[in-house]
Amino acid sequence: MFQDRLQALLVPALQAAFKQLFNHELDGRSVGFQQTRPEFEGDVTINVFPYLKISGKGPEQTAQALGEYLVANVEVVERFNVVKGFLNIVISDAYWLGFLKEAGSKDILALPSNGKKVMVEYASPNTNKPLHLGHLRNIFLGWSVSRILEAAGNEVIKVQVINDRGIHICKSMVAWQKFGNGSTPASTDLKGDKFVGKYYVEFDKAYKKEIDALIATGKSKEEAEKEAPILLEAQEMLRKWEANDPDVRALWEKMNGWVYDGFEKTYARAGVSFDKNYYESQTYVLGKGDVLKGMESGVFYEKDGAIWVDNTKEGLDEKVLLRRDGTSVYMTQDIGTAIKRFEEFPGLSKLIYTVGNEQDYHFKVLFIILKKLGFAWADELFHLSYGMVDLPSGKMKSREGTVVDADDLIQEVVDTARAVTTELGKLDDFNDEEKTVLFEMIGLAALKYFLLKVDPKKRMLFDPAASIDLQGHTGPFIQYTYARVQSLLRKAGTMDVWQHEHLSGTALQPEERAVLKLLHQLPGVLNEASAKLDPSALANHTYELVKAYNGFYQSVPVLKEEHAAKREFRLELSSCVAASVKKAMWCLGIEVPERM
RNA sequence: GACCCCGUAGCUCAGCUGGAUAGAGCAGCAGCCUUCUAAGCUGCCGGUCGUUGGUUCGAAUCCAACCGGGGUCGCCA
Repeated sequence: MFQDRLQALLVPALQAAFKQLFNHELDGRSVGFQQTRPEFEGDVTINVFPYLKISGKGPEQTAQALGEYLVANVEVVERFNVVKGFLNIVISDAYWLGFLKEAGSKDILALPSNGKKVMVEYASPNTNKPLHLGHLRNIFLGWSVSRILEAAGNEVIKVQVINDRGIHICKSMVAWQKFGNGSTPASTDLKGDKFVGKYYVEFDKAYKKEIDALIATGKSKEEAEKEAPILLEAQEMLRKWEANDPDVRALWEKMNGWVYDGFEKTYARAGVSFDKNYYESQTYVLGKGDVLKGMESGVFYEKDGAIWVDNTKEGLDEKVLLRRDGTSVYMTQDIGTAIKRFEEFPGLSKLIYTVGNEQDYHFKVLFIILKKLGFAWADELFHLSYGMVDLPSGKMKSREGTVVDADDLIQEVVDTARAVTTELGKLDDFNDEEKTVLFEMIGLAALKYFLLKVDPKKRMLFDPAASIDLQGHTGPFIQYTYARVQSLLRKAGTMDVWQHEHLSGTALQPEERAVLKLLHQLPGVLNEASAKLDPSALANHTYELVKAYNGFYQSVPVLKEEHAAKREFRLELSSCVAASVKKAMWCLGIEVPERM
């Protein structure tokens, strides 16, 4: 990586300097470089305060001595200045030009393969309801993390677990049987997941009505909630499902089929996909045997007929793993599913669960249990925990109808992209199909970038107006810069091979240097994003890069530059920025247009 | 009640493995298109970094307490 390479030039030199100047063996890992603040001249800064005890001199003298040593002994160190305890180092133009020379010929965001296989789980919807804004944060996050890991050299397997079984879908099934009159998504022109979701709501309405009726006959609220006939019907449906009743299974297959059809459409529009789907109807039987084995080996214990795990030593609680009647809980199947995955994918080195932070405790417990069961890979499990998405009105609540539907939201941002883009009137030679593609691209960029630029761990506020904003710190702003460069490159026609030798003696402009520095840092940022599973780091840095490029574009001529070598250099710089931005956006699941 | 997360400009967020006068975007104000895409650029305005203590040469960053917001604590999923 370029950032590392520059440090690789400086660190040994610093160690040598400490040896010679202060007779001290410096630990290379302890050297901290920082960005030089823009108001001072320099590319990297070393804070010498930590070394004063070693040097036995004041901060200025220490910095001065180190600076002089570096200039004399390191080729890429051009000059330096000292401000208080800060040694600001100027790296030579030749270094930056050499960097561009190398970067220009390759994808600087393609890190070498590390031979690791990583599984990323995300989305994981229930089949009784359509996807909403919360799912979108999850889906975009999971997708982006997958892409980032891929760029960073891993082989990635993307999976989802579909919660296709349970009382929730039975409720939809009962309601459809009662009120559906044989209608289908096709006959009502509804998307399949919306159609099934509608009957889930219908169930709830009927259920509430029955509760009220029962209360009117003198039952308590609790009794009424338990005895409402429609609920009993749903519970009966679940029992029949578990008993493999052919009619119930057929209905279940049919309605879930509708839902998958709807989900597929949403995924396709959102631009995400999976390598493998797991279905809870198949995984919910897993784990029982593993728990029993753990029971035998003394990892778990029996109390009141149920099987428990004791995590009090780890600062957690006791937790049931098998009920007294021998049936599973949620944890049980998660244990089994994790084990199954490592069996199915023998080389798997990491498993990442993209799940909201309300399940922090659950995953803590899950990972401890797997560790106790003796699986070495338990250390490689990771809960990619993300914060909730709030609305300006507060939390999303399905009961209050404040849930933001995923399809509606996507449609809204695309519509806004259409309106704004049409207003700007740059699309004279686009045909209708090209326009449609562009509006999708811009709208989704706005939405995805809005959700991805925030640290995933943090709860975030979703402001609908800001999410479709196309100016400032947004996806479309980044797309715009890319399109701008493409326009430049088209106008430039075929580029001459860039000869940086011809540039010697012509100093880099500050704007050029700023862009080069940000570009230089980009691979390191990708690495960091990959290590922390945090797309926001990459999103924010790409914005910085693009902003710096726009500053360059505004004040430094490219095509109009008369000095041929400078023109070619600036075109190369532009081209390299565009390619890197495109790849960074790819890592976020955002496409960039050639024109907009 | 116990445990976990969060609290930075009017709003939304960066910065948090300690370091220079705390940065963006939006909103507001003022400029820049006969010139490579103005979805842009430049400038101004705006901050007791929740509060109080502590550690340190140095704290938005680390520690403690408190205040405020959220989450989790089921033989639910």
